[in-house]
Amino acid sequence: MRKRTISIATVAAEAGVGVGTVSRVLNGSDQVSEATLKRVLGTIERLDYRPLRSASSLSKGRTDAVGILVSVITRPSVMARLVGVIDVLSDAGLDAVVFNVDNRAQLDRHLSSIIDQRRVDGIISISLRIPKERIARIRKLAIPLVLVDNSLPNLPCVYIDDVAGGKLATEHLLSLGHRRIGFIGDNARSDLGMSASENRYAGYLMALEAAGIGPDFDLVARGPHSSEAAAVLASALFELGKRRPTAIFASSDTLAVGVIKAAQQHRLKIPDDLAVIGFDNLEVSSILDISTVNQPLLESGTKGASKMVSLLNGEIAKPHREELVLDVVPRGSSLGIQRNSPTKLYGVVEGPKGLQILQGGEELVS
Amino acid sequence: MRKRTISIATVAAEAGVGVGTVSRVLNGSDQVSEATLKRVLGTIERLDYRPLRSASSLSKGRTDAVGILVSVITRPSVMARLVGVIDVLSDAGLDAVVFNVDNRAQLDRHLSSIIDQRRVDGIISISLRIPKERIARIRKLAIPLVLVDNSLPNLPCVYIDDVAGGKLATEHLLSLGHRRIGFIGDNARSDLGMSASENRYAGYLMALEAAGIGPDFDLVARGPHSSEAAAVLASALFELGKRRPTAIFASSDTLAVGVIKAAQQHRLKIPDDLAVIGFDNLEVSSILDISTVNQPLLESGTKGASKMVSLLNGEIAKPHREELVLDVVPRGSSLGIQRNSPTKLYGVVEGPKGLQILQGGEELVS
DNA sequence: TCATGCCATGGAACCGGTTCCGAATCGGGA
DNA sequence: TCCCGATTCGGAACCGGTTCCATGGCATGA
Repeated sequence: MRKRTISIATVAAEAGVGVGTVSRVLNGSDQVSEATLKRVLGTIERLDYRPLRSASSLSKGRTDAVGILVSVITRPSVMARLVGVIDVLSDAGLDAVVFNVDNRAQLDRHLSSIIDQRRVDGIISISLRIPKERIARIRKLAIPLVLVDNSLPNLPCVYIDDVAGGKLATEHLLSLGHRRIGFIGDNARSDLGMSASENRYAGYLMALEAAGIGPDFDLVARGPHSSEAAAVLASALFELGKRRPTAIFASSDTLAVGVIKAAQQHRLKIPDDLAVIGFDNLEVSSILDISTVNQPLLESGTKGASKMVSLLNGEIAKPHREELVLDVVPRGSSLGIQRNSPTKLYGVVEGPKGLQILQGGEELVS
Repeated sequence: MRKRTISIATVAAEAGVGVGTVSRVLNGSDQVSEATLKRVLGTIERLDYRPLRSASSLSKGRTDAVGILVSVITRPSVMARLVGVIDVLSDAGLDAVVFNVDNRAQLDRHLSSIIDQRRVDGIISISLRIPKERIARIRKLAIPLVLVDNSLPNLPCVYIDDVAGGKLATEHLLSLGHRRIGFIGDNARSDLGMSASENRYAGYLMALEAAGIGPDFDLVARGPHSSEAAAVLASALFELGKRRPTAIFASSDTLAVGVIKAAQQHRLKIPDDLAVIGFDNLEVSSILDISTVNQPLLESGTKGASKMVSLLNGEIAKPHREELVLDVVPRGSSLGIQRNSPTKLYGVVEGPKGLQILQGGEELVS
């Protein structure tokens, strides 16, 4: 027992070579002869040596980690993006350091610690707007920054057009003959720049206006991002009696679920008495047969992370700014047509202890 | 322009002190006189100097980061735990490095890279079982390891008794007079050690046996963890005709949603024709009025992370092993009693552009 | 006045890799 | 045989902090 920790020097001594050579072996340099390569690798194996991350970070000047700024992770839509980001980073050998942001002060704190201490090589912001002065600083330090579900000029980003999405949803309801269309959305989180709901609302207004319908603020309601809140707001709209909406556009599927629930409690038949469309195409909207606007959530994460990987490799992010496509997914909550049973997607077999759907089928579920 | 990066040496020179003194200032040592403290702080401020994380990691021998191993993040239950973990770590000034694990090989790869390269100071495993040989290695290297939603002897962990939970759920249905009780669960992921569903199944069998009811494997079904799959499986059970179950215990709320949906398609009235109970008490079960077994998800994360923080501070994790309590939340899907409208939780007010629930109300939603 | 001791401080050594420069070795052509 | 260039290699310097030890100054007590 000579030394506590085995370092690169230990390996070098043991293998009878210099530390430089060991380092070259570790980094796959081709400046090493076959014979010494084998010998060094053997020694590494024998000593069970692994280079220390923080040491190589220091001398290389990079951390091989990427910071991910994200808010309200619990929302399924945010989650999906996050998973996309993490998976791509992980495949590229980069650590994903997640920072959960609840308010503006926290955002600032995290940003300054991330940026100043250089604890990560790059930053991916999911849905959050980074304050201008921070962006300036990030630029000056040449730290790559990628925006997911967000867009700013001259920055690599992956985003959707929420205004267009809101229009699509509203047009869908208009095309079904609805004239009194309500809107239920989030409270704006302007401090964090999360404005998807408000943008979708803007699209809603535009679609109405294009159809020659003026805004009726009695049909508009906003609250926290939860089904419960949406149910309460929807109930309030239903109590307008004759003036109640015949259709509702909920700015997310989570809210749409609440609307559906409230409608059931008010004995409104869907879609005859009330048509509903949501946004995001979450799994819950599929199972509850809710019409929605599909956006590629996971893809926004993977594409954003891919851009980051490119940037860190010194390449240019291929499509620098990328807008993902949206499309309406009409389902029973607006059309009323019973959609096909999902049975065919799965093969149910008899197992030894009950029915069974084989795991492979899991891939069929998005 | 003298030096590219401002290091501790720059600050020392500029302030006319030694590097040691600057370091002491940075680390809040009390071995510094008031006068020099002020001077050094002033210089730091003026130069806008921040210590480099990787350099201090190297010399301190720790990274101030914690690795989080987690699988299928997209499940709301996993999500909630993860958020709890991240928030507590963040408050303690620790980075949360998230590793998403899809299969056994990936788990091994991540573990070896985490452990060998010492890229983190501690490891928190959410729901995943760490292979024995890895545990041995982790122990030998004295890397703190905390298990969340998992339990192993002699390791700090936060867990629930899934078997007892399965019993609770089944007993609830038995107490309502049901005798033909079905079970719908996940496919076991034995490779990752995610056995919650199977444990709940064991509890289900125990409760039945205690009630003098033998197992009927025709009423048991397993599939992927999705509402869609659960709907398919439930449909299959409903087609048993007279022999169909009058109640179903779904091993998670996500599956329960699928069961409810399938029941509606089969024109079964809930709970008269079919009673349903789920597990986890997710938000969706509340809005859809599904009975469930509540487990403190967020809390499991915060408690686990707190243990980690203690361990990293050299303290002993207070309750070394901690079992969280479960309780049945009876709702309409089994009792049939219309639960109170959630209206009272929220104050709806008239805003300038539509109805409004003030953001403060968000706290009322779990 | 001098010894004692504490406190503040400077700075060398160190953490464990990477990199670059100079040296050694080797092969091939003249 | 000698020279030249290419290839391989050793190791010092370096990355930017932390820590420990030696030193100097000051106050206290005898």
